[in-house]
Amino acid sequence: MENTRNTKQKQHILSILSTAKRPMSINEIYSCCIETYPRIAKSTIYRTIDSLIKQNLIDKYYLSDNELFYQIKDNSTEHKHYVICNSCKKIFHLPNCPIHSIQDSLSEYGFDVTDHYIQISGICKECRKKADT
Amino acid sequence: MENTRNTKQKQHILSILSTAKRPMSINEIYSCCIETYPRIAKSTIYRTIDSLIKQNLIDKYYLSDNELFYQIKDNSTEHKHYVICNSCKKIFHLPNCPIHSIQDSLSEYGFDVTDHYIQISGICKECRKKADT
DNA sequence: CTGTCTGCAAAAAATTTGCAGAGAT
DNA sequence: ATCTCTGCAAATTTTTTGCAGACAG
Repeated sequence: MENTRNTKQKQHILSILSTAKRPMSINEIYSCCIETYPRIAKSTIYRTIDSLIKQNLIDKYYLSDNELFYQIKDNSTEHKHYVICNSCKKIFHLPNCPIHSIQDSLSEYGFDVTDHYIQISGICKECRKKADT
Repeated sequence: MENTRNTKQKQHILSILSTAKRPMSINEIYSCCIETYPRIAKSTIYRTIDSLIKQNLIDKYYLSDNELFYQIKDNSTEHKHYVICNSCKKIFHLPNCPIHSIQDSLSEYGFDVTDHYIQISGICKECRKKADT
């Protein structure tokens, strides 16, 4: 296993993601980065994101607008599922993982669940209020 | 609203998807198509898939290997969820949609669920047997 | 006929790779 | 000093677009 180094760029990407605490796309991360590191290359973003995923520090998700999004994986977000508001793009976390009951019934059929991904989207209270006025 | 025509290519793509009854990637669809229409262009696949989505005849999904997959939307698969075996890629349908209970509790908080997507993957019974030997 | 769809080629966009130098340990 | 990471440029891959002819209605 090769060693990994703690560069300013990697730290910065991590800090962007942990400040955001919501999934971000490659382009969003890139745009944030060039404010601090104007010479950063997009390939650096790709490579850093890859290595952070391999280190299990971030998660990759697909969101409704068909782009890949990356989210920090810290204790508070670990194995949480969220719903996303299509209007304001805010993220709301689900109190518990609804897969576990399914997992149990599937294992009765001999199917071992190793991975799952849930994406729920809709309109949040605030946005609905705004839409009504 | 523009009219849409029923070309051999479009029919063929639809028939491939309905025969498969499992999600297929652009490349898989393309490979199938060139067997019957050796001169079909990949851009035709992209454009046809787009128009089929607009016509609400197929659905777009993300599966575990990070490719977009497309699945026919017929009565038997409409609003069904499935689990996919990472090994043989077979699809198993879930008997019921686990979102409804979540949806109810979310609506108590004023969140309107408009869309959801569940992806569960793992290893099926058969593949596990094979792996054991 | 009329206008959409197709194949082809070219363009544009997204992602990956090679490399020499910078920087982390 | 060593070896990973970076920025840049180029290569590769994926997706979109323009166009002239084919074909469905």
